[in-house]
Amino acid sequence: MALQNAFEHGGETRDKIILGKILGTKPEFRTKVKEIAEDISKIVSSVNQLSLEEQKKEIDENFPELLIPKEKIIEREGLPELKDAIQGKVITRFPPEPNGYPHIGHAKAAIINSEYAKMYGGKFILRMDDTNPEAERMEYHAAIKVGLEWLGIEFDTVKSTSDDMELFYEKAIELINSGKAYICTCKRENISKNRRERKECKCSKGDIEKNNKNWEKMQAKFKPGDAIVRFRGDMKADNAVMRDPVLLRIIEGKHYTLGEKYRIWPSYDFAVALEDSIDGVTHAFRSKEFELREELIGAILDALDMRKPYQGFFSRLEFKGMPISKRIIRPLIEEGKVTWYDDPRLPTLEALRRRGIKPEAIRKFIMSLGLTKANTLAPFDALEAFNRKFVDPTSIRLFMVSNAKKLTVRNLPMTSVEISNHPVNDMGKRKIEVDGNFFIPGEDTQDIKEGMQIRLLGLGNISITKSGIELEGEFIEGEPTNIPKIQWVSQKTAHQIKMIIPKALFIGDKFNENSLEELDVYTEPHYLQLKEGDEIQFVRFGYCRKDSQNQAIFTHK
RNA sequence: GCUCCUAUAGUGUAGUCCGGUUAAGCAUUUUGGCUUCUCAAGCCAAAGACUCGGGUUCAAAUCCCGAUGGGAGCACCA
Repeated sequence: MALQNAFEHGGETRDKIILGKILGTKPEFRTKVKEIAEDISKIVSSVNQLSLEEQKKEIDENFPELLIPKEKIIEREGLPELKDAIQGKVITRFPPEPNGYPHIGHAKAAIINSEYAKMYGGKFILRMDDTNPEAERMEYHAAIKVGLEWLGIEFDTVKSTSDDMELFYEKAIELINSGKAYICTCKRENISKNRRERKECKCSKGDIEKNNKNWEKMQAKFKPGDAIVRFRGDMKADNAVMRDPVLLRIIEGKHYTLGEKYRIWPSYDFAVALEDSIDGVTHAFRSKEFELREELIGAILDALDMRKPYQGFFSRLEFKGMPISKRIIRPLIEEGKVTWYDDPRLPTLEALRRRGIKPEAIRKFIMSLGLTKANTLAPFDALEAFNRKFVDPTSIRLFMVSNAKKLTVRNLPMTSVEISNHPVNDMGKRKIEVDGNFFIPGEDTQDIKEGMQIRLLGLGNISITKSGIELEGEFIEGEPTNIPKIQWVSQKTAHQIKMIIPKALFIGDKFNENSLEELDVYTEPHYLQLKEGDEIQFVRFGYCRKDSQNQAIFTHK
């Protein structure tokens, strides 16, 4: 073993390492560390005296099996194994609130939960967490469903938390009657002051009968803010969430599906606890900011003697320079700094789609982040790298010219040319008509001098007879050699489009005024025949998504 | 302020629970080379990390204590 290690590390080994290796493989020696340490020391020093060649010879003669290359450690695919997970019995869920457009953060929660259900052949529930009538809207509900569908996430059940309103009431009464919840009629400021000071309020001391009476009053008489149902937690707890949190409160807004049917609504903690329990959720993964609620949810379920799911947590996901929160995005829209929630600079699913990001890439990307609780502020190019792998094999290659300069070629022997749509995959060819009048990229013309030869890609060699703002040249028979290769567009059929290049919205915490670059460029007429939404690679420029007949959005390099 | 979470290459992570079998694996990035009628993709190679300080141990990325950096919660939002 010493020999092998020495050989692998340039003819020198160390006794510490060898000792570790031996103890690692043969735990029975662990009691006799001192003795074998001495032996190892001797062996190691004798091995180290040998030259690399001598070591190799020794191995060849006596231990040839050591030369077999070590097999690579098999990398775990996908998410880490779950504790207490039984194949076929795992139920997970994704509970978004229909109060905004879905973004990459939603994608993470949905993907992690659904992947686990898939991994264990279990079930996956989509549950609209709609217990705040003031915030929910059908528009968002629909957008979330569209977003998930686009991501390719399938669910076995779709429901809304508000489907179970009667249950919340039933359980609330149960908690009131068992003295585990009470009705608090204190002012909001006092409640939060008492929380901070870890003091109980007088309502906490009221008897069950009074609580029941107040519960009745909550149905109609009390106004919003007059009374809440509080869980009897522990006002002295370090975890502030446990300091008698709200279970139900009065909200009179019109709910987007139930209208004005109910006026008492459960809080998040109460709703999630009960829902996960009755839905049979075995493993519930949420982002880290909910970590403190784990204890509360457990306590509520214990108080009701209901089954508890395993709760797991993962870090929030954000891209550098791309705000995720409505609080930041909304003003940008109002000020006209971004157009809408589908603006390609945003991390919403709709924006990502428009930008040309593929759902498979998002899935792979999120899986690659794992279940870490360390905050992830990923640079966008991490996603791009995944996307490129999906997009490259299927993107048609087209020529595109920006900062166009004219090139006139004499003696062109052909009137059209066929160019293949992809360098390696068979995606057919397209025919381009040529008449000697071309646009070529402005950047390329700077290096072109009179008398030199260039190659127009897929067309032929040109001898330049005049350089400058407008170039002229002459066609020359010949194979492509080591001369500058340049893409081109035929002037006669050139199609002008607007190229939108999204960049980081924020640099540091300052809005980037140059976050959207627009370029007027020429491309081939074939562009017009592509479908909206097709991914294209403009040669040497990068991957772009066709947004419309007249506009393309730059996806990434 | 109090409470909680977190810390591995430029970046994102695996490994940490159960200390040794890995002088820290993968991806991305960067750089070189091969290939190519794209500066794309593909292939090959190289570069590069355990936040710091103590402690426990024959042995610490891994366990313990402390410090520091980052994040979250302290709502009748979810």
